[in-house]
Amino acid sequence: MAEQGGQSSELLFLTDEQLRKGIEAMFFAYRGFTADPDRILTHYDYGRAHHRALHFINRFPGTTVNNLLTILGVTKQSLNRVLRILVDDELVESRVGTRDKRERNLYLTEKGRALEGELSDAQRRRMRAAYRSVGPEAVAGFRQVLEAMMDLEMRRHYNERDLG
Amino acid sequence: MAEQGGQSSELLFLTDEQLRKGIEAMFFAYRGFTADPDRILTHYDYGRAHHRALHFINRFPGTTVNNLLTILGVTKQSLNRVLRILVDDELVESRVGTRDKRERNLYLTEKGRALEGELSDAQRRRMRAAYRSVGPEAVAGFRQVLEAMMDLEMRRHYNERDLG
DNA sequence: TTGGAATGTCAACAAGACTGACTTAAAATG
DNA sequence: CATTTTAAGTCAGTCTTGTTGACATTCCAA
Repeated sequence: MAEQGGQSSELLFLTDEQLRKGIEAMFFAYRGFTADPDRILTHYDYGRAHHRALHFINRFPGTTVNNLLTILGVTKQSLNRVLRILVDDELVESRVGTRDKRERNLYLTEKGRALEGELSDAQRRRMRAAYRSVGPEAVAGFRQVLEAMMDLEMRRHYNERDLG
Repeated sequence: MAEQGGQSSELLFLTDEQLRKGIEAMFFAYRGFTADPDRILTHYDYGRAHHRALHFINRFPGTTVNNLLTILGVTKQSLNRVLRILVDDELVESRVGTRDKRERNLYLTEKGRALEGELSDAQRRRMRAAYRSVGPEAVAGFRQVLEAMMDLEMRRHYNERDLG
């Protein structure tokens, strides 16, 4: 393949080969990304679904079940099974809504915050090491590409500010 | 938090807040990353596991079952279920090894290449749009961070060249 | 007061992972 | 040559996490 109109050298990062590398990078990196929390979770007999619920309840204290559903992208039956366990084990507190009593507002308990902290510490440790090794400019690019890869609705959640 | 010794401004990208954003970016982006192939796969009654097998058999034609196992990070029972279906459906061909007759070398058939192409086209389309919207420098950073997040063994596979 | 929305629950099911035990064939090793 | 190890495949059973569909309860709002 020869250069055509001098554009090739600028667009080399859009070749199928480069895209394939990006795809495989996502696959292998996501494995690393989840590996540390997964290891911890097995000690407590929880799974990745419990971690995700803990993360976003911590992130948005007082969030409703419905809101959590759209963020996590699962059915209410699936989420409910996970939430029931977390409430029974006293990691999550489910309070009847004040404005609308049909809603449930979700909060982490002391115990819940402890486990969430342990999990996100482990996950942050790996991310911090990666960030540190490549520097701030690379990190900025990383975040830009990921945001551009999200579905529109997820980008909304991604840029949402705290409720509290 | 005031600056300490003028270092804070250089290390702001390592704060817990920035790391949390990175973690959520990975979560939401991975959903987008898998969404398009997943949609296609349901038409064929296949799942993400079939996609992964097709991808890496296409990537490394003639690869052995054992090699595929370590790349995918699953048990042979799990992979075998998927491979059996792909071989029965004539998407994958399993040839007895020439040097070592215990091994099986895996290849995509014409039909297998067709499906793999359809899936990776869809996945590349999203990645290409993301890449294009942020430019080559951001893409380079993206790849650097992802590689730094991988487990060591996965980094080896990530950088492996074609077998030929 | 009636309709619809938010939540929760029950049952059944499927994909995709796991462990453990076992067979077959072939290669490697003593 | 006999033994051990390796590669692949299989059978059986389990677990997590997702799915549908049906249904009850609560309660806000038209």
